[in-house]
Amino acid sequence: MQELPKIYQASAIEDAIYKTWLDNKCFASTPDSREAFSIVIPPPNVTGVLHMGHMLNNTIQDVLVRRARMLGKNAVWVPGTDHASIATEAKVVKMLRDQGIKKSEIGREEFLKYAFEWKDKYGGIILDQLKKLGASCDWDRTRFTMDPTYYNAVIKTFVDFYEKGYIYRGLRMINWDVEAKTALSNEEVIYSETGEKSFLYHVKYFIEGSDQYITIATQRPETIAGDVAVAVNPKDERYKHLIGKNVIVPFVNRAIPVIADDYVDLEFGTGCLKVTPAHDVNDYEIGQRHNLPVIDTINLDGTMNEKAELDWLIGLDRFEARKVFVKKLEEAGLLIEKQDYMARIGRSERTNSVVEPKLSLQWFIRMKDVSARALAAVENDEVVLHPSKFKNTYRHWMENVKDWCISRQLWWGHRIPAWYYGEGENDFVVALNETEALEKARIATGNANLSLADLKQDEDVLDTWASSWLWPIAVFDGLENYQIGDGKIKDVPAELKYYYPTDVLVTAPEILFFWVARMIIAGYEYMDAPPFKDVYLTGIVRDKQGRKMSKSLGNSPDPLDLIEKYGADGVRVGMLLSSPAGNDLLFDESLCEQGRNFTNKIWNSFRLIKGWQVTDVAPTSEALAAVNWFNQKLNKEVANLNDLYNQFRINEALMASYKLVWDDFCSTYLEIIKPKDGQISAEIYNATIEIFEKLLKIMHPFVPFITEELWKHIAERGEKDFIMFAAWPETADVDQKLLADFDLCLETITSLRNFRNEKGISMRESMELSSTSEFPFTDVISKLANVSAIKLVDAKPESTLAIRVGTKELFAPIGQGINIEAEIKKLEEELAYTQGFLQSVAKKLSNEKFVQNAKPEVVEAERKKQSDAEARIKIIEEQLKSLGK
RNA sequence: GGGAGCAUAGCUCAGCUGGUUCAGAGCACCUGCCUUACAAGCAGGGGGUCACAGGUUCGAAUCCUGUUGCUCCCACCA
Repeated sequence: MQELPKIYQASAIEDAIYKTWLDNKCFASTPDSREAFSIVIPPPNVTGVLHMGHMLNNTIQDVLVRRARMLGKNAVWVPGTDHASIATEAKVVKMLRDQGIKKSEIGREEFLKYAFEWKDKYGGIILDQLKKLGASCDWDRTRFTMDPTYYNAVIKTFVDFYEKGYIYRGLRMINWDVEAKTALSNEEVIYSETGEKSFLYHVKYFIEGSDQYITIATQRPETIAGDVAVAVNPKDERYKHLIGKNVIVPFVNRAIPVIADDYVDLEFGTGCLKVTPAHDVNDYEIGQRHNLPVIDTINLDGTMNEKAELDWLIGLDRFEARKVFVKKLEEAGLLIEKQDYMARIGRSERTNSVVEPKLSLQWFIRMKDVSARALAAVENDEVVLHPSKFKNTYRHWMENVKDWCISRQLWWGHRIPAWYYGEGENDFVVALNETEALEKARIATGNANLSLADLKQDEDVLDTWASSWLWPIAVFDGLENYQIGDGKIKDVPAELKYYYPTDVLVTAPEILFFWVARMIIAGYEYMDAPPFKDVYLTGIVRDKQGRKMSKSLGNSPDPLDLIEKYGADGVRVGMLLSSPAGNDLLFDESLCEQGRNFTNKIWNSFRLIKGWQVTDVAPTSEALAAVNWFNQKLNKEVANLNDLYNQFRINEALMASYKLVWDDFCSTYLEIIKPKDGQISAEIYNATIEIFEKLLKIMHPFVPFITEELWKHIAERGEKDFIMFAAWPETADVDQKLLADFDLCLETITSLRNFRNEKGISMRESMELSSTSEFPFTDVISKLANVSAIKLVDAKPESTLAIRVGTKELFAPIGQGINIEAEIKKLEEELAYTQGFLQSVAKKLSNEKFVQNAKPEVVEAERKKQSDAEARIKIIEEQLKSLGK
């Protein structure tokens, strides 16, 4: 066994172990009679690359799945990827552009061909990276949100929702990205913290048939041609007399009314608001209230169109148009003031171009109609969020939920199954496929001769989340046999029945609404049950300075480099060491180092044990005591761990396991039983192996590789005997008395070591002590504190120094180098402190109200404090006396 | 502007319905050790008016109010 390296070499072992697991199909799961445990992975973007957030998230999932397996459950972890429409399309567009190919020139079909090629090329990378981490996913189940079956499921639910009346097509003010020429959800619009530098232009609008004017303030003079009214606050005395009159739009010379609306802020600008319904959300709403027309003067690409009427404006980009318009206003003497102004300008998350509010026909889901049960589910803990503080956030969002715009002007995604047969707004049918669409269209038009050529499918695709919200159902082929119009899934597949609801979802809080809430909605809609019982919300992985990790900052380490350097086990421990649920993790590479050191510690404890020779020597009494003690300790800690896991306190479970292995097992247990000559009794050896195996099991979810490796080496095992399927240690009653006695024993050892440290007595030098009290486990004390004997005496012998342990004391002979004066000073200080303490306790006990109101056990505890303090004072006083004081 | 949350050791955080597991853990730090498992180690130790000010109570890190400072979410005044 001497050939075992002193340092654990993770990289030499991990790949081989993972391969063995794969070769033996260890992660595969099919329904059987056991209790199911299922997790579906939050599907990463198909062309994404593993980042630290994934590392944290997937480590946690793997820990949970591995422990479930050891608990004897039939555990499955379903992996997969998300097509991530916007992100992926953006990448493909860029790739094509780099090759000099324009998306618009090659057309939809050609573009999708390129996109799928791209996906095939890069799609597997992130999943392969997860394997390096040790992720125990059932890879045969890998799903992709645009797999044919998944695609069909998405289309089916769209049609179903439409038929149920939850989906409508409506004219809405949306966020328009003029560069990508796509609608953006609110979430994809970024507002800068401080706002952006802009101007507020004060412009004269003449009152019709008068040389009087009013002054409006606007940031966007280029939209003036789209004005349909000027609004003032009805309470505004300055303008009351103008309400109902008309003003003239500059240059366009159109007369528009002055209207009163509460929306207008008296304090802001001039108190007069130009109303341009086509180009501002609030203006649009005012327009709705006052039945105003809509004049849309901006094209999809951000240039001015002919509705702007003015020749010198049409065709210009909106920002160019603004400059020109301002110049014209100046020349005409209509510009009164150009005021500096910090505006909150929305920019596209993808292209960073300024978002253009735009009226557009889009598809929406009526969220209020479908979300009631999803709101209640979290409220009444049918779905439990960890940590629970997210319940408030969730409630707030769900109570104020807005209709969800689900159409995106992209090609990469699930194409909206609507076919238009005419130019009218309502000339369309929604159907599962072309054939069905044609049938429906024939009925709708009453024209039996209608052909496919007369139909035109909607060009848009669905928002990514409108597919991933089906993830926990669709990955089990839940919607394969779904019939439209039933409201629920018919013939629920056996797999789905078995694995659904999944047990826990592990994801980031930032997608609580995008994804989690919507999955709950879909779960109730189709399965009549939530998609998961618990939601573990991780934090965001930040760098040491608290900055979010990002490519542009370059502050994100490459996870694979970390794994190479510290081993997957080390990185896993590092990720979990300091990340309670919901808290951001300030990542520091030294955490991985700590993790690696831990694996090395485990490795070396194995080396130590394996280095012993089992002979027929008799077990030592201290070793027997240690075995007893550690087994009790294990009982207690396993129960504690189970409790922590049940509460999803994963990092605390890790820390508890870490301390159990490092402090209790290595520093205490092994040091007690460690034979000086390497010869150990079979009884102790076997007990130690048994304990070591239990510890390996406890550690396995956190450090799967090293534990699997040592499992093979600590005892004779069959080829297929994997720790990943070994039974999680059982709990048993705990002998509290034994643990308390042992704690006193350990405390005594610490006191003695401390005494040696202070007095400069080497550990090599054996000490002979005496005491008036009995100590538990004196053999253990002897071994770890190098004490030759503790003689029982009636009183403190002459020329000894007392070492206090709780209310007991040990007497050590006064040797050389002991400073009597210093000892006396120390004792006096302690005496003063203890007397003060006693006083405060006595005061409490003499307070009648305390004795009356406090719980009996609390009063009892105070009495014990009092008597202990009194005893201690007596001891200190005696010690002082013995030192001639 | 609306809502939620946080503030405990140098750092990251525990501390559940007020009282012996109440001031804790890990890391960092300091001291002494290369003691034949591990220096990626061993032994020991010092660090906190629990943000501030009031209040409730016999008793407050814990409950209430206010102040200050941070964070997040939502909505976006032209």
